[in-house]
Amino acid sequence: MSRPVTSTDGSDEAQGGTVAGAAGSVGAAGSAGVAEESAGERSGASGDGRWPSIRGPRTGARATSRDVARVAGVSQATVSLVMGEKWRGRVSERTADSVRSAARSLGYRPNLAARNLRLGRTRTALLVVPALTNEFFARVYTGAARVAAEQGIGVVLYPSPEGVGPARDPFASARATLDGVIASSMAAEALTALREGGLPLVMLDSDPERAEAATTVNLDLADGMRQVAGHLLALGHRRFVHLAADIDSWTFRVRAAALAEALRGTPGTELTVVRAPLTVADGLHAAEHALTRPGPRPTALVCDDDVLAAGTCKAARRLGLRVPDDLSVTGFDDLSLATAVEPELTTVRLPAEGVGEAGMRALMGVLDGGPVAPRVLPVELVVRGTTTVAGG
Amino acid sequence: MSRPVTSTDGSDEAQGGTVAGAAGSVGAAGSAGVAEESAGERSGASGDGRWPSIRGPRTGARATSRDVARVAGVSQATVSLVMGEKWRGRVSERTADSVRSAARSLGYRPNLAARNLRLGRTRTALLVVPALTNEFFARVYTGAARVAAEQGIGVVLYPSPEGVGPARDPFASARATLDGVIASSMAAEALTALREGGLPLVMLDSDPERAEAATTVNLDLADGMRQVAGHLLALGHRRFVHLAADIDSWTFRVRAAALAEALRGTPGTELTVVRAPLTVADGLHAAEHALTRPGPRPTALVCDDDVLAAGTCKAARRLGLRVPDDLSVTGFDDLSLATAVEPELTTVRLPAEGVGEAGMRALMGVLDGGPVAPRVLPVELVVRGTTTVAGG
DNA sequence: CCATTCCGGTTTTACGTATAACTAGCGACG
DNA sequence: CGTCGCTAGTTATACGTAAAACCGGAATGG
Repeated sequence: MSRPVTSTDGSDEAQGGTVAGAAGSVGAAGSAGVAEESAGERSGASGDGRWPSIRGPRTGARATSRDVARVAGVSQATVSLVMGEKWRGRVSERTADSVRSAARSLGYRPNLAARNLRLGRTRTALLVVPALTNEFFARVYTGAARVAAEQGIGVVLYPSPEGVGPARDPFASARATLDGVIASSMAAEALTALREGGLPLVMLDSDPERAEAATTVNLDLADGMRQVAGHLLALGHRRFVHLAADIDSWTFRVRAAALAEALRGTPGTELTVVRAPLTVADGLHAAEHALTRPGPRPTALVCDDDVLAAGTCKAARRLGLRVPDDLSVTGFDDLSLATAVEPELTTVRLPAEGVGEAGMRALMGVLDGGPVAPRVLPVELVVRGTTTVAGG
Repeated sequence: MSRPVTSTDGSDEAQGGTVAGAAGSVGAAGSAGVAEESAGERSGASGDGRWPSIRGPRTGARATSRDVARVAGVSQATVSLVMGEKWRGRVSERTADSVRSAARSLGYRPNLAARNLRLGRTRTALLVVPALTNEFFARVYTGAARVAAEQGIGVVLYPSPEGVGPARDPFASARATLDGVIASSMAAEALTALREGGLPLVMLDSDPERAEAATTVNLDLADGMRQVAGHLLALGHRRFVHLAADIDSWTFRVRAAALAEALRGTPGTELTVVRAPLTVADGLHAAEHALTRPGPRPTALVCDDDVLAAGTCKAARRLGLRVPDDLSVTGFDDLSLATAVEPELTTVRLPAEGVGEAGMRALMGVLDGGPVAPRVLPVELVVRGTTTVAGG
């Protein structure tokens, strides 16, 4: 009832040699049974044998535009025109209505694979990030997806599936034909494959020197770190530790360089660099180590991200140090974590969703014919409760 | 070098207008130049007019299996066999090698839209979640993507793009033909559309009564809440507040019901329910309200998730209450936040990645012919630093 | 010595869609 | 009155791939 015309029916008619058999859709069973032995044989050997109708993982059980056409009594082309909203002046209001109601009654949804093949484009972009469990990238995705949705573009993800194997192909994993790619420079493993992919590419937070042909969207991380340094210097701090991410990426190299450079301007400053993976526990251990080494204790601990800063605060408390009175701590990113801990973190707010949005807009610009000017988004120091004057 | 087969050549000429780039790269420039005025005309009117070659968002500029075939001196079918790894005993080792090297030199990548159309399936699943910025769902995705990757399946996301409009079509937004869907019951807006989609559907954390035909993967949330209640009752707590999520979803209803039920077994217990959206700030305010109302102060505050618990801890500190000595607090989920705050949260650990993994496996089972038995994953109370004996 | 099987391919076809090219009917206009 | 233009469609075709059907020749078997 609800699924009147099946593709089997249609193909049988086609086998018969005539398209006129449309009328037979009601009682075609008899004619199909009589119609060539060969046809029956084929469907028996291939169709049923390989994909029993119940188990069939085939998406193909759905109604096609041809089914809709038959029900509405028009040609497939007309269905396509109506569904594509391109029928103004080409199809009468009445016909369009009947097509739409036929489509609705059949539960018709256009086959996107066919559409993509026909159009040679998919309005789909790939976003390549290191891991979605990092809130920063989850927010980048959110921003990108929002802009994309406004433009009828889809976003698929390639987060290196941690532990699946080293060099999986980001394109193959996307399982969809793509129009373009937005990639974080932190997704290092996938980068070379992406460059060779031959698709329009937008790089997020990547070294401008090495971006080559790709359009770039960057955060002004150096400025962020300069703001941190300025803030702490103004509070009188002189002995610094930089708790740096243990990741070899431009994103973090630029932080380190900017901090060192900013402190160099003030005489009498000391800077020790300690590295740790980006987890609370690792940050805690690294901070503990930095705070218990011999010599005068540092008064300011600058962290590469909020997670490390949270770990640092825990370490301080364990050592009996009060934050911020005995030790000032700064984070980076302004994740939701920054205001979940107590005291709330002084940190650098990165417009994560803005990065996603800008990245997607840049990609659309490239798709529309670029070139697109590189963008650098401003960042902002947010002073909260983990910093105060030195030696308070 | 040589131009052997005339028929092949002919078809090339016919397509010369559109594929000119690829043909030129091989070296057929001469023939392409001669190729029919008509072909040139067509590409001028349609191809160039609509998609100037430079601006072209067309994915189609890539080499096709036919291009590879021409370079390797074989038929397109042979290329397809070799690339599909189905050539054992059908193609000689030597020929397969030459096909592979031709493919490599042309940078050939199969067009997935065409493949999906041909096969009628895409090996792509849609994961529908409320928001990736919730770490729980980011981890669900991670688990699902890992299992999927092992099986050569892709995962695309439909996180309700917050603020894009109410009733967007999750299928259309996926921008890809799908084989199946995994949906969180919290993605309420999309649910009816998903049920009507006619695709294999796996529901995560949904009311078993209303799951209908869908396969379900659930967490034993009721048991989790019973463990919380048992833990707190054993510590001597009698005056409880349930800080509940302000979301009408089975996931939270079952928590509330289980807590109330568990306390009912012990005489002399009190339970007040307060609702709040799932943010630290909202949790803080709600907790503050609950802790300052007239009457004897509650000694245990049970939260629907870790974010609310973090907010509660902040509220307690603001009110001069020590956690856990004056107030025991429990969370739910065991997000990374749970161990980032101080003291670390006593909470219920949910196997978030396990949910994603089980969901994907269930979907694969359905795709392979199901039915698949519903699964209920166990959860585990993790006692940390926010709970202690009442009236300590 | 002919029938059969196997090897190593080729030819052909279908997947479902979008759209260029064409057409039949009809009113209007020079 | 022929022709033009407009309306409301239809017919035909190509997108790139996978795989079924086919096929020539060599090896094998009775």
